Formats: sequence, structure tokens, C-alpha cells
Amino acid sequence: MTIEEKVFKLVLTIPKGRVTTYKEIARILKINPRRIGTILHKNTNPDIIPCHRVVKSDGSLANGYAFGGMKEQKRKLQEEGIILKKNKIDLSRFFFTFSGYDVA
DNA sequence: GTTGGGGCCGTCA
DNA sequence: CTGACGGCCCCAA
Repeated sequence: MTIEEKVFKLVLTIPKGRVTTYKEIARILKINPRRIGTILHKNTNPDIIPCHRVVKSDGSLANGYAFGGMKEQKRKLQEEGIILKKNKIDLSRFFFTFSGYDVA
């Protein structure tokens, strides 16, 4: 099981209408947050990987979202019922943790 | 609010 | 092998 696979697996567990952060994923997988973006960017198959549900640790959207830019990402999030205020997400309401997730 | 540094480490040229 | 860069993060001006 490679790191990327773990990342994708985690992202896939994010329920609709919730989001998580790069930092959180990095924390679970014990890797540097920087790697998350790199990995997600490489994997360009939004059909199976809901990478729009991954945002920065302050709730704002990432810069290089590869599938239409952050406006498209924003649209998708709103479509799921997530509310964005000033391009930021209220993490206290929509943040999803991987508590209990077994990395293995 | 902004910029700029350092960190970390895989990936790509 | 070497160097540059990243969908980030943290801290300091």
C-alpha cells in the first residue's frame, strides 16, 4: 500500500457535504502536508476521487485545484450543501475527521 | 490583510 | 547523481 493509495482511500471516506484538510490527512498518515497536494495533483480522476473535499487547514480553498480552478471546486462544495463565506469554509460545521481510521 | 523565510521529502527534469 | 519545485504549514514582520 503506497502513500498515494492511502491518501486516496482516506479522501474517498469523506462523506458528501463534509470536508477535511491536507493537514489532517498528513497527520493520519504521518507524512508532510506538502506531499498531499502533490499527490492529489498527480491523480487527475475527479470521478472517483473527491479531491474538492480537501481544503487548507484554515478552511480556504487550495490554489492549484486542477479540475476547473477553485471556482469549480467551490461550486461543487456548495452543491453538496457546504457553505462558503468569503471563499472559506466553516470548519467547525463541515470538518470531517478520520478518527478511528486504521491506516493499515 | 500581505510577504518572506524554513521545513519537509517525493517527484520530475 | 543533482537541482528545482510543490493544490501546504508555521512563524515572524
